[in-house]
Amino acid sequence: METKQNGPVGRPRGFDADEALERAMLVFWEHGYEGASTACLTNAMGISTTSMYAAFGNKEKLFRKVLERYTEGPSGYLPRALEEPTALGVATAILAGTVRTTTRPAHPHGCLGVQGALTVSDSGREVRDLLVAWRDNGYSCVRERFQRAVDDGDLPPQTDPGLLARYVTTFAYGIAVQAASGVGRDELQELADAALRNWPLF
Amino acid sequence: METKQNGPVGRPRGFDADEALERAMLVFWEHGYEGASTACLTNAMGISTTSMYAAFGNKEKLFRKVLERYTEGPSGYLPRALEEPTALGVATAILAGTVRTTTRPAHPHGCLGVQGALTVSDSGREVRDLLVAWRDNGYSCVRERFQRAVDDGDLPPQTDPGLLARYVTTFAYGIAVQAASGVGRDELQELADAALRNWPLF
DNA sequence: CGACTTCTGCAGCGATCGCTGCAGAAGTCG
DNA sequence: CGACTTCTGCAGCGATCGCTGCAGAAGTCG
Repeated sequence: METKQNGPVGRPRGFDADEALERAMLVFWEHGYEGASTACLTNAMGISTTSMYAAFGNKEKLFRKVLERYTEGPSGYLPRALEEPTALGVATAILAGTVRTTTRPAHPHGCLGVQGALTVSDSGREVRDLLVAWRDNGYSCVRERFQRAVDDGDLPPQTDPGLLARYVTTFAYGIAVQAASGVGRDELQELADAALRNWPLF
Repeated sequence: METKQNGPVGRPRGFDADEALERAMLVFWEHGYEGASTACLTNAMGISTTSMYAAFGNKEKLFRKVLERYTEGPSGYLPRALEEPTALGVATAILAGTVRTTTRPAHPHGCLGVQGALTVSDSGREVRDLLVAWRDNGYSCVRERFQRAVDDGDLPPQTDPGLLARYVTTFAYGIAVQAASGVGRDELQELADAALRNWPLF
């Protein structure tokens, strides 16, 4: 005989953790890890600091959760781009995705993975390193995709996949900085188009 | 009859303001405006907080002084690059200067003008805007230089100088982010070379 | 119902933030 | 010398930082 056993024990949460995480993401995105105070975060999340700490652990763990969300949400264009059939298609999709994500009207401008913790105080070093690793992971995925394109004959055999991946990611970071500075979407997309003319580049 | 009148009145400073400014620059460069606490700054400068405030006013004014120093020092390659005889020479010198300055061994990696205040808390907005204006000024100088190159016939008449200037500055910002992430000088210089192949680009 | 578990609101922790008042040191000037 | 000016060291300001203890609220379970 099974007893009814739906909800978890204890007092249920008075807020939607997913929605709260989304709002925290927007705050970290705009102000960066250290520029976003716990007061600013919890205020935007609509919960007390106690609830935030009970649900997410601490500020750094909250940021890690936010980064996961960002990776699968706003930054989800990257894995999709890698599935494009040609290397040029991959590069085009990456830059177009970067432009769109870094200049979305109702969102903070720029890229969380770049501006989230580019410089930090001593106490923020781990988060800075986390984003360094995040960017490095993105670079590696692109490089491996271009390596495959070389192997498949899609790119000329003398192509250096690492160099080409550096080119695309460097340009994406530059676009992110421009977007954070207020440069408009149309101009950046025009720029992205121009950056990929003369393909294969080198 | 003139009386001897060399030194200024009052107790003389017990430190070299120029040397102190240089050390403050390195701290802001590495940690950013908000990541560099007054304690961290004055400790590096080798003076008390009182002396720092007496000499420079406050933290924001200190940063402005530091930015001036950075502009004339580490970032001095930009005005020199603009004096190159050809547009390609200008672009080449800008990217080479960026690579060198953002990867200097005994200096913080990256660019103060980019990572100094890309994201800030509410109280840092003015400094963020200052760096946005700083980057925008750099862009404008490059655009005007390329416009001149078009007028002189050095660049094809259909060239968009603004777009080309965006290309170069965007790439420079991207290099700055890569350098801040630990990517090495040689790889970035190779990348800069590759970015300017196929000149005129578009 | 009572036992148990988890979440919430309040109130406040110690540490650090940028910054300053004040007395005295250290110089120039007449 | 004494009057004056500026800089320095000490000590500490109010505000904010990230974070937590604790009592009670609000649910499940038998």
